[in-house]
Amino acid sequence: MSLKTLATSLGLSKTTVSRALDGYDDVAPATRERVKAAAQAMNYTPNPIARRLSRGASETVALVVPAEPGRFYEPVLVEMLSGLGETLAAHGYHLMLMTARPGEEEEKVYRRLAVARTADAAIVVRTRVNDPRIALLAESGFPFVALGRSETPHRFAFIDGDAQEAFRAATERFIAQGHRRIGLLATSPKLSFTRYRRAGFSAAMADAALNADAVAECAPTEEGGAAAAAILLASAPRPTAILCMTDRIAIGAMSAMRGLGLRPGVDVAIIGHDNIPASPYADPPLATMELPLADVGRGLAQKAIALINGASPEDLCEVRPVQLIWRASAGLAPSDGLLPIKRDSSMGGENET
Amino acid sequence: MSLKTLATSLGLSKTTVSRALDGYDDVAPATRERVKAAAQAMNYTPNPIARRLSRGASETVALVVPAEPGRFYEPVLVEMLSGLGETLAAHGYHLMLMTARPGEEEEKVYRRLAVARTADAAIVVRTRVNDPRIALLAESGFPFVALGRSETPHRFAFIDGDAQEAFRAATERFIAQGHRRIGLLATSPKLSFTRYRRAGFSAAMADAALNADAVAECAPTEEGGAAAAAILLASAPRPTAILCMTDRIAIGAMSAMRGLGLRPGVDVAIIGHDNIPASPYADPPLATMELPLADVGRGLAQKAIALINGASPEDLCEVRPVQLIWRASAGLAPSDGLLPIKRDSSMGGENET
DNA sequence: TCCAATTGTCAAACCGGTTTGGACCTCCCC
DNA sequence: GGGGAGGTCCAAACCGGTTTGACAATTGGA
Repeated sequence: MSLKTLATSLGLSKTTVSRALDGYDDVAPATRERVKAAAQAMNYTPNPIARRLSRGASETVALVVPAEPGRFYEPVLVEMLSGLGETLAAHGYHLMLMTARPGEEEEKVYRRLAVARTADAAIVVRTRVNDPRIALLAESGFPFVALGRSETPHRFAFIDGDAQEAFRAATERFIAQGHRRIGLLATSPKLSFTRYRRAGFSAAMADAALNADAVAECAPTEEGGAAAAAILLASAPRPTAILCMTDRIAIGAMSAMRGLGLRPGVDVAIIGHDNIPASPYADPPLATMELPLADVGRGLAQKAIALINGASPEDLCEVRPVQLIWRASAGLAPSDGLLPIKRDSSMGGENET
Repeated sequence: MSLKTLATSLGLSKTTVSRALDGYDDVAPATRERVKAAAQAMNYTPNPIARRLSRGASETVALVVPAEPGRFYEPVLVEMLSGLGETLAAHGYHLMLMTARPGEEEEKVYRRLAVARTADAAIVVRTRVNDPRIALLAESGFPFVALGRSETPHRFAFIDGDAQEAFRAATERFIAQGHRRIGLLATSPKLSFTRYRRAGFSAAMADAALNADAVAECAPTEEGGAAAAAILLASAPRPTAILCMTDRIAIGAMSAMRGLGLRPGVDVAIIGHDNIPASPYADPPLATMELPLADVGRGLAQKAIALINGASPEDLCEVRPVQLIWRASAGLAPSDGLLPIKRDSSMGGENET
């Protein structure tokens, strides 16, 4: 099953057999056929590791997932994974998964990647506003594509959803529905998507001369959403609408509302982001915003391959639109021909926290 | 940065440098220190691909995920992934992810894996009652661990949850609460866990001399659960309790109940399996069964490594307990000191579908 | 008829490590 | 002083491919 075995059994040299199988045109057609038939018969497959060594490429793309000890940080990534894996495989690349806790370990993992060239390129997810991983990879010249922008001062390839615009649009829609006191359940300000989503929210509020201070930070989980929502709903004046940075947060927040005797979508409007599978089946169905992540995965793979083939990162920056998906949890919009939820909850003085 | 460079710059041979770094004891302590210092200083890391070639091992474990074109089959697997990746990394193994649609492609992927030895071992998930992947790997002598049992006639290493027992216990509890007409929302009978879970349900029903024919098959998604639950709830006599093979199915089923004006946990008791993060935050909180998947991932990694090191598969079979998590969706249990839901819905003649 | 040009093949070098089997030196003991 | 035992170190082979450069055989043109 090694090249040499095959070659001697054919009475040819390794060179000729190798070239015959690789489709070089300096091999006689008859020989090529004979070789191919023999390879097929002997069930020969070139040893990928040997090929990688001589080619000097690992034919592998690495995905480093920031993980807390016990569990991956974001199940949402799974959908992206499928598009990514598929497209990479179609181009002959393997997908290697590495986990790293943010912190010292993370830096070690990335440094090893860049130095040892375990992979030909990397995918970086959950970009942070100031991201040491991006700085490290960019400075070492290692090809990588990020899911999400970052303010790190380097030019790099990325795909990001325009959640800023989506949050602005959702906020405007809430305002149009008559809401005046609107809250935001935000993820960590270190994550770069937090900044964009918040900016969209703040911009819309500012445009309407509304106070955008009903903001609570929370962990990106149902639990985090429930806890933070409880705080937000206890504040006065109580928000009548809440935007959540993820659907999981929103699902937790709705649970908290029920616990307080408030009906999501009736007493308090709420919208999330991600359109996770459970969202349409929540009670009430959760309004949300969607960036098709499987497509994004495919795009990341394509960009990674382009980089490996020498494309320059500047040409591989892409912001994709995020679609608003209005469902019952967000109340009924004026465009639906029904009365907007009108709840002008005493917004006279809106300077207090 | 290559071994040769490092060696010549030190005035030593490749051999000595290699052995010094690998901790062989035929290197003078002074030399070893000198070499280590130089390696550190020059930021030297052995090229992993070269090492793999000469060692004849790929230091990689493959996980082949059965995927539909657009998305991974089961987001639940993500939690398992974290434990798996972590433990593998701790032992110096990489985790390679491959996707394959069940069918021709799947066989090709597995065959390539076994022949080309792209990986040292494989993890097989979503085992089927009659699983060609297991047959293929077992026959080719490739080391692998399965998540879930299979009736394929080969001895192989696996970890499985004892969902059969959990489903039996849950069914018995429903019966103790007074339910007589109990339904089951089942996944594909090809999946091996389907068979065990159903067996547990059927056994408990048989023990109570109840008719276990209120069974509907559905896709393992919220959508599938909603559709199948609608059918089950339209049957007469209507089930007063439903077991679902996954939480996602249960969440879909609860949504269908609400659509019919039925209150989950009050009019119809319901329980799922998996304890996904959204379950405690469903309305009402979803009762479920749990197998700690991150732990299972760690276990799979350990078994895979054991196999690579020569352990025999027969010694690596493990069935882990599955814990019942009773929540409001399942109604209140007698042990809670409250009245069981008593709903002896005319179970006189229970021979009809 | 003779000299290119072309075609088909191969030996050898290379990728960057690990491992084998000595070589050389020193020390110790008889 | 001879011989065995260690302690250090290294040249060379090997892992299994790819690629380079050269060689022999054939073809084509002048």
